Amino acid sequence: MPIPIPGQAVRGSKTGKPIMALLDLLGRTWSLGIIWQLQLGPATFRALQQRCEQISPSLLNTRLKELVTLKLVTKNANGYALTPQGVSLFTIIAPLGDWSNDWARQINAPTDSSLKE
Amino acid sequence: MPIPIPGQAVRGSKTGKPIMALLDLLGRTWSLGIIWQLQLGPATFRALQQRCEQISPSLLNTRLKELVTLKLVTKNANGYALTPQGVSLFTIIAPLGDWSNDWARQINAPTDSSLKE
DNA sequence: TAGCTTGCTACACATTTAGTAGCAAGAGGT
DNA sequence: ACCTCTTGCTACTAAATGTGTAGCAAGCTA
Repeated sequence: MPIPIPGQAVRGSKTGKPIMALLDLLGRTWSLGIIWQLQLGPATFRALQQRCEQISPSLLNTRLKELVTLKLVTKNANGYALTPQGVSLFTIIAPLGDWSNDWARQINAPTDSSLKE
Repeated sequence: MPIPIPGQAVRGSKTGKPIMALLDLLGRTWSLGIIWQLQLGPATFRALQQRCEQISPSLLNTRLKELVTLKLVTKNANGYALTPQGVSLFTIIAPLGDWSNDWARQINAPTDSSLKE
């Protein structure tokens, strides 16, 4: 699976537009989840695996390599952490936390008929 | 693959937290892309297929069903469109467009050594 | 040096996505 | 009514991805 480099063709898009590379990256299983979890603080490989509810080590390693190549995550002696760019990406998606709670409420909102009961 | 309903266990997470359902949903191929494209305006099935660079109809249909079930997209006589909730989600992720351009510049940034040449 | 923990790699199996073909239903023309 | 075109989708196969378990090398610690 080629890493989606902005400026090159990626899965589903030949235009090379950075946004398409980003959407490809974020559209991969656990990409967003790893960023979300790392934002809680740096973590070692195994610690990160646990935060991600036992994601398989093979996939975790694949995702981490992608994220490191794309400069969203770095690896140092203490484990993995978001880069400044990773943090700035997280800043954008952070509101999804609150948004998802509202969304959950609306999806499970009482219907007109159930309100009558 | 079951549709990730907030409040229930989803792929990779048993907690039922809405954010995990959302990350599961957005982590599926073309989910973000479809929302991104629909924001340009409503579209018929085939028009949407073209906007998404010939995404296969089977996958498009699968994704659309998920998005409709989760109330991010609606279907009417004129085709598919974002719901108010879909629009509000888009509002959050809209900055990714500009962000991805900056990111592309940094990834392809000249290195120290190439600067010397 | 025996016994942990950590950071992975290997591999077989399961699920998801891609790609192509094509059909049923409706619109428009003749 | 009949032909033709478009639209919205379903079916099916092949390829790509993800899951899950096992386990190994390296670095502590005792």
